[in-house]
Amino acid sequence: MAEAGRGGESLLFLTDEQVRKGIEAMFFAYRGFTADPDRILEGMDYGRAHHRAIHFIGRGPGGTVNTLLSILGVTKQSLNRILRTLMEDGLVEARVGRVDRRERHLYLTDKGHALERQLSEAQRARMRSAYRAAGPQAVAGFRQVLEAMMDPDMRRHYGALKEGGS
Amino acid sequence: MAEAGRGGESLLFLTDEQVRKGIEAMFFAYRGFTADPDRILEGMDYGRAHHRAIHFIGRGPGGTVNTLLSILGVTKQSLNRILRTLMEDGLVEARVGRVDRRERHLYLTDKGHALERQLSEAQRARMRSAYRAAGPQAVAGFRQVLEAMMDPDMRRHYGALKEGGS
DNA sequence: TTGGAAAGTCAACAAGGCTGACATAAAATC
DNA sequence: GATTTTATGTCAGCCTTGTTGACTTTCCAA
Repeated sequence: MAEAGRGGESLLFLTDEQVRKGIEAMFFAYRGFTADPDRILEGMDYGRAHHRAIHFIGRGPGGTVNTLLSILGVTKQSLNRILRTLMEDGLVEARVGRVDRRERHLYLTDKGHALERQLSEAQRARMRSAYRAAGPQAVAGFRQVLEAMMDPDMRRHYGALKEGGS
Repeated sequence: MAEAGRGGESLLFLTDEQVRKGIEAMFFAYRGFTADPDRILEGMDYGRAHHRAIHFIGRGPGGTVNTLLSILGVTKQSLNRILRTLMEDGLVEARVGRVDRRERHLYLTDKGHALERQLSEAQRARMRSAYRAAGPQAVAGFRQVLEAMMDPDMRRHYGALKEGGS
């Protein structure tokens, strides 16, 4: 951890053991990553799939069903089941497209925003505390490695989500 | 990404936007992380759960069922279903404990090792390429943030998996 | 006006989580 | 020695969330 030079000459960080530890770190960390929202959602009638839908609708309001489909990487039948319950419960609203009336544009309602905020705050609290513990340089490295690990299609979606807001 | 000082004075890396990007990076990267093994396993009768069991049995040969249970964080019924198929197919072997004969100690057979290697090589290839693209410093940061993100219980398991081998 | 894309719906199925109840063997304790 | 606890396995049933396939409706565009 300390013996790796910063030039790239030292390739100790590429040993099988180092790489395996990285794999396990991903596995264990992802569990923590989802634990807080999961806890909030259990008892409600929702699960992780609802959380993901709410997150990305909140992140890109007005996106179409197809966009969401390709971000989430599931089938429309699977997404539809989730969206239906969210719309029935008044968390998500689908507005018919103005230029192309076949499209449905998705928005969170006030109630939807409230749940989004609740879930997001729990998840952000953990992420923020991990960031704070590790420091800015570590955070930059974290993001670099994760980005390099994505499939190109996913990287496209990731990059498209505005850094500055919206 | 570039304007954060390295002391810790600059807290730009803790803005909500930065933290949200981290959350999305985790989401998209995890998909890439599991994509290659998933592809290998589809068509076989196995899934992600089998992969996880094989991975950790390979990583800590001779571990008991209970140990594996707490690493994976599932119920014994769920794990048992997976273990049974792996044993029927001759990938995993359970040996009765010598000091405590209630315990079953789990080992990969040769056949099990072969599949483990195949899955692991695919996953390590992606991880290694991400590591190489990001560099040693980024890798150190990646590991720091992930470790800080884990639940304490998981961090215990993570730390127990030997860095040097076994 | 017709083809095709976007979206919704229905049905059926599978993986892999879960709970609860119960069985067995062996260890630990009284 | 009798009882309790622990480790494991197993049966049954349920839930979420993924899948495929088939079909319909809507509506833009050639």
